[in-house]
Amino acid sequence: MADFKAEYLACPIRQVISRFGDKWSMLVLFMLHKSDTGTLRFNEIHKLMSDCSQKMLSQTLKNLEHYNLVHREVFPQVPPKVEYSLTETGKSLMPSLLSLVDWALQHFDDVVVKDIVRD
Amino acid sequence: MADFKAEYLACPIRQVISRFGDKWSMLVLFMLHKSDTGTLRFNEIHKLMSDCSQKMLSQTLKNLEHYNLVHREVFPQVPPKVEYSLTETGKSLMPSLLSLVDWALQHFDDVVVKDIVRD
DNA sequence: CCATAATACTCACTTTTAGTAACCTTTTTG
DNA sequence: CAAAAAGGTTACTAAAAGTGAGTATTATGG
Repeated sequence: MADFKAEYLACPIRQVISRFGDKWSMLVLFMLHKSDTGTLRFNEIHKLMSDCSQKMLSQTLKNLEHYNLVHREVFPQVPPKVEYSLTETGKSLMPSLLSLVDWALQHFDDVVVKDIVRD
Repeated sequence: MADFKAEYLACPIRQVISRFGDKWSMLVLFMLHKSDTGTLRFNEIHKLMSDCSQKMLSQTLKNLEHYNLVHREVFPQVPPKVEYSLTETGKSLMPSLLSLVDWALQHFDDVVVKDIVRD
């Protein structure tokens, strides 16, 4: 039983979900991926994801930086400039993430439309 | 601006995350996928995911049923028997989900191990 | 020369969501 | 006659997320 628990707690999908399975992380990664230059500034991301508060965006970026999916570069200017980009590890996640996006596109009608229509 | 907002709100990855990007949904789908028979009973899932409360498991299963990813079959017995399985839509999500699991396995060390060691 | 703007945040507070532990139902078993 | 079994629900508490205002520094406009 204890062995099972240890195995379960180490379950990779559980580990991933507990770290990046929140409301905003994947979306930030996706936005950075879609960016032409590969980089985005704080307020650019915020404009792209207008329903994510500054506070949550800040927390999300910190978290992604901590887990080495996102690189943060500060330019010592006034007003400040901070650029975010995907790390190599972050880039390596993209095929899987895009696969999920494809699924979402293909099954949008099955799953999502009824809710949107209801609004 | 309003146009952008509409497009953003319809963004498929956003739609998917808002519905199945919670703490337990993907894990339930994965457990049903791994099951030999393709079906699991409520308490079987609960034993497999012992840190998910009955309440949250119940909510998660209802949600997954609502979005047609999971099928719920009640057998009129006492004590009751309820079997859960993936629908065709649910099954169609598995390749993408498994791709994410693969990534998690490959990058476990990069991302996760430092946290586990810290505990 | 004082107000405003720009950027990338943080802080205090409220609301929403998740977690905990107890309870419910019916019937069989000890 | 009490306990167990399955699949939940309910009331309560804790944690997380959302909201709106505020912070720092410097340049620009009137």
